[in-house]
This record gives sequence, C-alpha cells and structure tokens, in this order.
Amino acid sequence: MTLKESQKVRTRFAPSPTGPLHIGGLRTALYAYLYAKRHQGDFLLRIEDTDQNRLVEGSYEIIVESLKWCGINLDESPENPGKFGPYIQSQRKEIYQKEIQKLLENGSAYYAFDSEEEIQAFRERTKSENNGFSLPYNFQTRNTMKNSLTMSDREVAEAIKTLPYVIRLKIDAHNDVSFYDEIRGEMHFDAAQLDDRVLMKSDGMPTYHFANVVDDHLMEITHVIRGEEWLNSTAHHILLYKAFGWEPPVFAHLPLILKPEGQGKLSKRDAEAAGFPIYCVAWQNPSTLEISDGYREKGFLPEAFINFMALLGWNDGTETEIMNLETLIKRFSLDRVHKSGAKFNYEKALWFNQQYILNLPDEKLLEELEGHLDKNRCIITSENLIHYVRTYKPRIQFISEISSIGDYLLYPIEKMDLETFGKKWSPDFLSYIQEFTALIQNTAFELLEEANKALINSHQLKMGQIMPILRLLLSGTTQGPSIYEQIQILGAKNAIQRLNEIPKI
RNA sequence: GCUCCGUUCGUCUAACGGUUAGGACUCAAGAUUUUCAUUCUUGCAAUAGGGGUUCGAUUCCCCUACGGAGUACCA
Repeated sequence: MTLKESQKVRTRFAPSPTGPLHIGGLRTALYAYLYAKRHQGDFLLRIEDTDQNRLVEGSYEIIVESLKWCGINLDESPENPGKFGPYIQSQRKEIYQKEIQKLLENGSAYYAFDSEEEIQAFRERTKSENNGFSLPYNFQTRNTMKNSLTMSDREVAEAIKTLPYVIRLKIDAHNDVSFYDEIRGEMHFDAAQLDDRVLMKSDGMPTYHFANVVDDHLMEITHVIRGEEWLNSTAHHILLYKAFGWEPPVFAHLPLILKPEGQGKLSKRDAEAAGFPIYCVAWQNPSTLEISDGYREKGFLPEAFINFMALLGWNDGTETEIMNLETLIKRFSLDRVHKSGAKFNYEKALWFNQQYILNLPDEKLLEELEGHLDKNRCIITSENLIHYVRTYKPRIQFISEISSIGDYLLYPIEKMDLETFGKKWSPDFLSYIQEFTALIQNTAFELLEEANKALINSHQLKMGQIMPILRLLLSGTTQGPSIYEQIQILGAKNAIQRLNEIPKI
C-alpha cells in the first residue's frame, strides 16, 4: 500500500527449525505463497535459527519436504539461494553485527549491562506498583538500570570489555507508532507501553525482532505475511525500520487456527486428542522417538489439503469451494482474509479429500494401487484392476485405502461371514447358482444384470433371498459394490470358481 | 492488570445500511441401489447482550459480556 507499484512482490516464510511444519505454519506459508504468485512475485524460505538452544535436528529437512509435498515452490531457499543469501540466519551473524553498529551510532540503540539477577530484581521491584505485573524496561524505567544511557563513556568502554551485555532499542516518549495492517486496518501503539526490546543477545546473536527486520529489508521483502502473534511486536519492527531510515514493508497478520472443541489455539495435544494429524508429513521426534502422523501419510491428497487450509480464514466471496492451487493463486487476496480465528474442522477436511479423490483420474488411483499391490497373491488380471479402481473410488476417504478396501476381490477371501451365510443359505439355491454361473460364462457383462433378474424370476426366488448369498460367495461379506461390478472385477473365471465353492455348514 | 484484536447456524463462512439472513460441512428424512459408497431432493439450525445514530442496522458508534494474542537475552 505504501510501496511503489513498480516493486516486484516478494514474500517469505520464515520458520524457526524447532520441529516439523504444522498446519498453522503451513497456512501462513500458503497465504504468503499465494499472495506472491498472485502478483507474479517471489516466495522464499528463510530459516530463523537465532535461538540455537531450541534447534531440533531434522526440522529443516522436514519443513522443506512438507512445502514440496503441498506444491508450494520456493523461488529462493537455503539450498536454492538467490542473490540475497545466506538464507539461514545463523550464517548471517556478521551482517547483524554490522547493522547494529548503525543503530548504536545514530543513538537508536544502546548497551545494557544488567545481569539476569538485576533484571529479575527489577521485575520483582516494579510488580508492587503495577497490579502484580512488572514494568517494562523502557524510557520510564531505564534510568534506574545499568546501561550506556546511565553510565559515563569511560564506564561503558570498560563494561563492554568485561561484562556480558545486550543491545536494546531505544524507544522514547514521542515514539508512538501507527501502521496499516492489510488485514486488521489502521493500528496504533503508544510509546509508553513499548519496551526497549533486546536487539542483540549477550551471546552475540540477534533476537528475532532484529534479525527479522534486517533480513526482510536486505532480502527486499515487500509483504510480511505472518501470524497474529506478531501483531504487537510490529510496533517495534516499525520503529526499527525508522531507526535505520528504511521503508517498512506491508504487514498482514493472519488469524490463528483454533482447536475444534473449546477455545484457544490449536495445539499438537488437541489434534492428537481429536484424532487428526497436526503435521503435514509424518515425523519422528529425535529425542523422544515419538512418531506423529502426517496428512500425507494419512492418505490426503495435497491438493485437497491445500484447498481446505486455504479456506480456513479466507474465501473468494463466491460459493466455490473446490479450488486447486492455480485457481487459489488467481483468486487470493489479503483483503478477504478474516480477522478472527477459525476452528479447525477435520470433518470438512475429510470431505475435501473425498471430493478430490472423486475427481482423480482413474489412472492416478491405479498407480497408487499398483504401488501397494501384493502381486504374488493378487488374483485379478491387470486389465481388470481399472474396474476395481473405478468401483472403489467413491468408497474411499483416503487414497491409501484403495489397496485394502476391496482386498477380498484382489486376493483369496480371508474372512467368510459364515454366520450370515448359515442363516440365509438353502440347498434349493444350488440349481439357480449353477445356471447363474453358466450365464456369467455366456453373457456379455452389460447384459448380465437383466439376464440374472430374469433367471431369478424363473426360479421364483426373491432378490432379498438370493442376493446376500451371491455376495457372500463372491466376497465373503454382504456389503460392498453390486455383484455385477464384483464379477466384472474378478473376471468370469474367478467369479464362477467362487460361486461354486459353497461353504459347508 | 495493561496493550492490541475479535464475536453471523454446532463448525467454516456469504450478505454497497433495505434479502423470507445465502452457501458448505455435520446431522436427520426421502429418492436411487439386493447391501455399502457415490449422486439427487428436502429438513434442522445463526446475527452475544444492552444502548444509541437512521425511515430502516448483521452492517456505523458506545457500553457490557465472552474469546484470542502480546506483555522474555523464544520465535
């Protein structure tokens, strides 16, 4: 909005590698991606690993793999760098060291030498004057602390050599900040409520706030699209841009994804309790060895998953719900993103998946089936597998189910419902069955149903009587597709063989 | 506590200040099917509460209630 029209749109996803990509992060990435692509821009991945203590091994790989599975392409990333690298913050230390000097020099930042204990004491001390909540370290309180604003130049020079220190952003009474959020609208913060946030930690690493602002500027990010949890800190970020004399990017703060029951942000616990995955792809925690399910492994189609996620907090204003990535890109806009959080609805995610499965070309499903088929045991000819796929497509919820849902047709029958068979069976059926098998042998598949109805009539049998028996003989169960579809899948030879194997009761 | 944000069917959501408040998921009933699934039809179900402004408020303003986020040398 404040940016020149000519500037190329660049958005980024900037996770910290503390675990796999969960659905909240995925949606943030998705929106940033959609926005960039909508405007023919670039989308890049930057890893924010400034807190080395929280790193979890393998996070980076799984984040990249998750994005890839979802079809979200990275124009620039650590392994595919553009001209703005490195794309991993821990490798950009010198850059931050250099940039912080500018702020120190122009007086926007200052050294603070307060020890952990002193900060703790400060908090305890100020609690009494603020309803049990400690006062912020800011222009109203910093004069009571040990920092380069309260010490002489000599003391400071000495302290820098001997004491651990942090560098804080200097915010003064006149630093009220206003900015426009693409989703929330006009925002305003009073300087008095802002703290002099730490920019550089005592270990020499930047904090999120500093690294983020520096990198977004250096990487020419035009639109910062991120979660609502950053809304309050944006005031600090704006002040940082000002301190540098840089033009801030456009900000857009996304609403949170809430737990399905009750209230609050969706957590791993909630998802597990409700029985749905929270991660895009499955993941094993390297320290606890705990394995978490993923949408990919569960049998979701990435297109369905993306479609569902996109609609959690955004819609295009029409009644269209089924939209592939390409359509989403065409229709996405930040001004139709909601302000309030959305409860996660797994039922609806399942529905999307089913819709996408229904629309899947038979060949795709066939591939999936063939990938998991036990070819040695399979009794179906490869030409007939396509019938199997067509028949079972509307009956599965997850793509992974295709190889197991009709196992009684693919392989020899393992479970025969003898109890029902015993109840329904009558030796009078034998002559009918004999004629029916002959019918199968001599009748084109398309005519079989009509012919069989006539046959049943001529034997003076009722559909409800004989059908369950045929089902049982063909598949071992009374449920499932029509017997004609089953016969088509099995092929005449298999079908006749099964019909002739009458269980002894 | 303080700061910021939010509130339409159970859920996701639509509605230039004027609609019988629309759609989707779920659920229920029905049609189709020998059964299951798909498909189709129908039904149930909402503007948090209270004040304004207005001829008229889901829509604008205020208050209350409720919910969320932030309030770290974590991101």
